[in-house]
Amino acid sequence: MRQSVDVLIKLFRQKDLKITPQRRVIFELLAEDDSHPTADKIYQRVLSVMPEVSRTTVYNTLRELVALGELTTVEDLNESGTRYDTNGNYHHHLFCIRCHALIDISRDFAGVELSPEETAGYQIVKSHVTFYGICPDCQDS
Amino acid sequence: MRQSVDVLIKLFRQKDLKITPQRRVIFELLAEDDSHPTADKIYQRVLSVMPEVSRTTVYNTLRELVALGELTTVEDLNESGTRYDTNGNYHHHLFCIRCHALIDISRDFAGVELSPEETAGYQIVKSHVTFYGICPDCQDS
DNA sequence: GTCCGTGCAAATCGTTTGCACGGGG
DNA sequence: CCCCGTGCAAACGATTTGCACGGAC
Repeated sequence: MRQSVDVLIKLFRQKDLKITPQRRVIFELLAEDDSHPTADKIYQRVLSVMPEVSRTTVYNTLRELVALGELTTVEDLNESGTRYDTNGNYHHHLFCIRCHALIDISRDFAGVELSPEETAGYQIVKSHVTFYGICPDCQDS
Repeated sequence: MRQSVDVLIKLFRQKDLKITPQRRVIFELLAEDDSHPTADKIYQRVLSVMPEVSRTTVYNTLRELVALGELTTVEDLNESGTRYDTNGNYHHHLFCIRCHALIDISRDFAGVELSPEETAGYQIVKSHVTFYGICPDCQDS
C-alpha cells in the first residue's frame, strides 16, 4: 500500500477520525495486500483476525480511505464488486481474463496521446492502459 | 451499431430466435445509438415507442445480443449500470469525468506493448486505452 | 462527557430468475 | 401446435442507510 499503518493512523488522527481496533486491522491488511481485493475479500480477511467485525464497518472504512485519497477503486474492469487499488502511484493494469488476477504496470507509454482533432474538444486529464491476457497459472490448466 | 436492423433480424432467424415487435424496436434504437447507453436508458427509449414493454425483455434481448457478439459491454468504466457498446470494431474510449459522456477513439497507438520481462508470464490478448477528460459542454459550466 | 464509529437490519440499485400465459415460427 | 419470448413478481449480490448503543478522545 502507498502508506504504512503508522502514516494512516497519523492521518486519521489529524482529520479527527478515530482509531478503532477494527480500523487498525483493516489498515494492516491493506498495507500488505497488492492483489486489488474487493470489499468482501477484505472483510473475509478481517474476519479471520477479528471474528466480531461487521461488514458495514469494513465498507465504511474503505469509503473513508478512498475519500482521503489513500485508496483508489479500480476503474478498468467490469466485475461485480469494486476492487481496491493500494498502489498510490500512477500505473496501468494487466488483467487475467480467466482468473481475474490483476497486476500493476508501473511505467509510461509514449505515444498514448490524442491530436487536437481527435479530442473532440475534450480537455484531457489523464489516460490509462489496460492489458488483457492469460496469466501463467491459467495457461497451464 | 455494427449491424443494421436487417442483418440482426436475419441473424436471429438463422439462430432460431424469434423476431418479436419488442426485439425489432430494440434493434432499431440500437442501430442509431452510439452514446453507449445503459440497459435502463435503452428501456426508457423503448418505452417511449412501445409503452407496454417489460424491463425484463430489454435485459433479455441485450444479453442475447452480447452472446451473439453483436453488442459489447463497456469494460473500462466503473459506473453503476453496465453500458453497452454498439461499435463492433476495435477502438478505445474518451470519457467525460463530469457528465460521463463516452466517445470512441478508432485508431491504434504505437508503443502500447509490454516487453517480455513486463508481462510476468502473461500471454497478452489485447489492450485498451481510456482517456479521461472534460467534454466541451462541461468545460463551459 | 461528546461525538463518532460500530453493527445490526432494512433499504436500494442493477440485474437475473421462476413461472404462467400468449404469440411467432 | 409447439416452444420461445414476454412480463410480472420475487430473488439476488453489492453497497448504503437509519438508528441505538458503546467506546475513543
